Amino acid sequence: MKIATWNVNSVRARVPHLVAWLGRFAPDVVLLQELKCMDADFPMMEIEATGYRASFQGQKSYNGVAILAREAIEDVVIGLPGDPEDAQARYIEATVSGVRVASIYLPNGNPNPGPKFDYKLGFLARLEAHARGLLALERPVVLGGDYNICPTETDVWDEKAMAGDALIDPLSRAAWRRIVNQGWTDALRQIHPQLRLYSYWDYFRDRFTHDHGLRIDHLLLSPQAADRLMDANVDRSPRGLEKPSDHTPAWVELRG
DNA sequence: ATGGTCGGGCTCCGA
Repeated sequence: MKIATWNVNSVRARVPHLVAWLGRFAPDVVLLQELKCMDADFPMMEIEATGYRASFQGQKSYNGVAILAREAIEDVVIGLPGDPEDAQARYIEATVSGVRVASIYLPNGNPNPGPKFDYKLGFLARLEAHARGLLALERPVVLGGDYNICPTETDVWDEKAMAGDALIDPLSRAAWRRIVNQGWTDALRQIHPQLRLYSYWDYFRDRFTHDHGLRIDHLLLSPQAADRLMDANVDRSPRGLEKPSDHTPAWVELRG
C-alpha cells in the first residue's frame, strides 16, 4: 500500500501533473495540500477520470487539503480539533483500507516573530494533543503533509541562509520532537537515516537546479503502521517538469 | 545578498 503526500501549490494549476503522476506512480492514497480553491472549483471530474475518489476541505485563494484514494474514503473528519475559531482549511482525516490517514497543511509561520508564528505554535500544540489520541487507538495511522518544519540540520541545504526562519526555529523543532517522541516514526528518516532528502525547493534562484532544498513534507507512522513499513522516499521527478509545484511528493510503502 | 518567482485574484497577499 503506497501512501504519498504532495503540496501541489494550486490543485487547478497542477491538474496535468497530478493526473500524469497518479497514472505513473499509482499510489493507493494521496494527501494533498495547498489546493488554493473553493470546494466548487475542485477538479473532481478530472481526478475521478483517473480512477480516484476525493474528500477535501477547500478555501478561497489559500490553504485547502484533500485525500485521494482508489478505495473508499470513510469516517472523514474535517478540521483539527481545539480551536472552533480557526477557519483555515488545513486538516482532513479519514480511513482508507483500514488505515487512518491525515492530510496536514501546517502554517508556515513567517514572518518570525509575529502573529503568524504564534498561530503555527498554537496549531502544533493542537496537533500534539490530537496525535496523542490517535496513538491511543493502537491502529495503523499515517499523519502526512507539509509540516513547514525542517526537523534537523540534515533537512536544510544551508542553515545560515535560513537564519531566523520559522521553518528551522528551535520552537518549531521542539514542537515537532514533542509529537515524534510520543511514539511516531518519521518514515523517510527511518529508511534513510543520513541522506539529504529534500521535498521542497524555492522557485527563485534556481534552487532545484542546485539542489538547494528543504525536507518539510513528512509522513509520521503510528507503531502499528511502522510495523508494516517497507520503503519510503521522495519522487523528485514532478519538480523538474514545466510549471511545477515548489514541492515534490514524499511517499511510504506499507506491507499489505 | 531582504532579492528572487510563483498562484490567486484583482493592485497586493502568502509562500
